[in-house]
Amino acid sequence: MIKITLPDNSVREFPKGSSGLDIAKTISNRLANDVLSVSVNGEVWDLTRPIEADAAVKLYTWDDREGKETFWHSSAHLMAEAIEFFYPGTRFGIGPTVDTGFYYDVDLPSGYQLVEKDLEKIEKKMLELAREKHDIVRSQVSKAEALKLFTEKGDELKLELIGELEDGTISLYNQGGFTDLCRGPHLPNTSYVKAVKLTNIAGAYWRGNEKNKMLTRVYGVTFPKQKMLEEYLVMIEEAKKRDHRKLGKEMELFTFSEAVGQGLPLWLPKGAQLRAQLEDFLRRVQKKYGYDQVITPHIGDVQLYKTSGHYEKYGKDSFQVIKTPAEGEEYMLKPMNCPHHCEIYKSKPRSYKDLPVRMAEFGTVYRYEQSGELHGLTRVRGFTQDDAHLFCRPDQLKEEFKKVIDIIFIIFKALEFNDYNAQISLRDPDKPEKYIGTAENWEKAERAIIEACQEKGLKTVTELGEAAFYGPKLDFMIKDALGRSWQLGTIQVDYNLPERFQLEYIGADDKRHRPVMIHRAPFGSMERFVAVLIEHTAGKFPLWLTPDQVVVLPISEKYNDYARTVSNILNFSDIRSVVDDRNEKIGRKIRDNELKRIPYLLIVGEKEAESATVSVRRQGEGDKGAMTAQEFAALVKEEVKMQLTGLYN
RNA sequence: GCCAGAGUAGCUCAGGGGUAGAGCGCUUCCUUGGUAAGGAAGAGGUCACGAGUUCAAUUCUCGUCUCCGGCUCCA
Repeated sequence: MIKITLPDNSVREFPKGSSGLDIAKTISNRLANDVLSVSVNGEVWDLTRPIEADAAVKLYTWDDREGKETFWHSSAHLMAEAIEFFYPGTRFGIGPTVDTGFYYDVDLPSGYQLVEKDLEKIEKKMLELAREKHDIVRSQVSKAEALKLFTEKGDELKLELIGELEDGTISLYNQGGFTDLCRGPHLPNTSYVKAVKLTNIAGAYWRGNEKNKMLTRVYGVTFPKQKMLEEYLVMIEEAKKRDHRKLGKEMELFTFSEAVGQGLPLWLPKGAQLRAQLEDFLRRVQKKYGYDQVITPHIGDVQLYKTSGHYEKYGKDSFQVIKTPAEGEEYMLKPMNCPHHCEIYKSKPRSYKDLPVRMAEFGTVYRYEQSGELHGLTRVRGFTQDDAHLFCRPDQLKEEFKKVIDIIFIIFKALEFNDYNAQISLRDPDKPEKYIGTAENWEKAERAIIEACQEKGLKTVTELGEAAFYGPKLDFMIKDALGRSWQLGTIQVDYNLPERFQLEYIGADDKRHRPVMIHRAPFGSMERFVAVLIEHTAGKFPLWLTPDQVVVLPISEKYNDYARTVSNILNFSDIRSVVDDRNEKIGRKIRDNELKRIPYLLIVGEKEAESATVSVRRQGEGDKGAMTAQEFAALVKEEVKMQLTGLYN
């Protein structure tokens, strides 16, 4: 007998060689039906794999990430089997799970190509294979055996993978006629898969390297119940409705023009209003935190970027240098604001008493992003950073860093971004050539970030090799409507630029010292932030932020003048209002303006004109009764005040 | 930049070798209304751009541009 410890710390005895499934059966039939995989001493195993010694065991179902992963991983194999059925000789790369589903990278026999309409037949075949209820069987093999098997299959991709594995750690999984190299774990058999949707086909470089062959990546998702697939598809449709590119057009916030150029957004009046509102908000927050606004030009002498190191790193992939009529004179569109801010720092001698110096600028920068990478407002070639650079003494670094985290918290709170990830990006220790600066400075900078996050109690994940080339950073990532992650706020510690620009301050000891620099952009960029904000709110911006706060709807054209009077009163009190004076019935005006997501609708007709009032209707809520324009203005101002209370006042 | 798909009216889309259609929007007229779509008439298109095939191309072929889904990249 072996002792099995369950998550509630209860210990039960089972015969040696019992499996996770055996354990589940003793708990309940329901659990035995639902369980998908099992963790044995922290390692996720197949449900049917015998447990030979005492162990801590946890059973995973669809509700656990581990359970879903097992399910989707087996689904990837099922898809591979179906693809092999239609295209014998296909070579298989890797087939991992992703956030929603799985993919498999495949290399079809020459002459074959997968197109969208092939997916349907593969889906059908997958369901057919699933219904046949093939057991999924694990076997442990030697490296030589594995190499032999895949040499016979002619699958060079798998051979390359096996070549890198250690002998004795190699396992295969077989189901029906299909065998794949795989660490597992997997479902007991294929019949668990009840619903299949192959979502799209894309190209992907073998092993993520653009020098390698392009494989065909097939994405899919599967479910244990047909109903779950239906719900998932509805969810995707709903998400598409929130897409900022769609809503941006619909709400007339921004547009693009081929004549202007790729990735160069044009902000329409309402979008510009929204942006101005966001900038104003951030300016106030930053003022409270002791920042000074500066303004710098959109271009700079090439030498400036040679000093900063950006020219060497990105020069050939940037918008190219701007020549002037003068011989040898060269400028660049600025790809970032830091070099300009360093020059402002240098414009006069600084004392230790002056530090920290906090310089903020809504700085527009231009980066020649790869054409295939451009995406709505989230990835563009000309954008405005809510940038600031803090120059501080080494002893002030951590405190300053923590204050920047506070600012980001304020912003996320104001806009109700509760679901974000914080990521610490460090250098890749194996690739020192990718970075500038001394190991010692990197060490100091990385430690400062890690400690500041700990002291703020911020839950973070750490990624090696994701740092900027001049320093480590802390990024805040938010997901868009379709679950794609975008980096918003970023904070970076930099010991390198101060050195390159020879920045100094005079210390209490009357000697010259080098300040430390913090780069930070809580929004990331105005463009990306607005994009994520649109998807987050589905276009229903909070009252304080939304471009049109109020629309006045005259009942008939006879009351247009009164409506304009009301609107003027509101605009005079700093409330953004418009009048819908179209020759339409009131029902129509209400409908159209509700759909435009304007928070307050004021209906004015004979009654209101006579009593000098407005009938208030709140978007999505309906009639709120009558009051004077002044009373309504006070109500709006109070609501705005409530929304912003404690954020910067 | 790479792989795959797409581009028809301001928007959403249908059509298809004989130079185009719907709904919404827009303009004008009728209507002057009370809390989610009143009625009528009208304007608006080099069918992304450039070549080729053809008696004839918006339709077929090739190229270019842009957009979409991924990959790579992201100071």
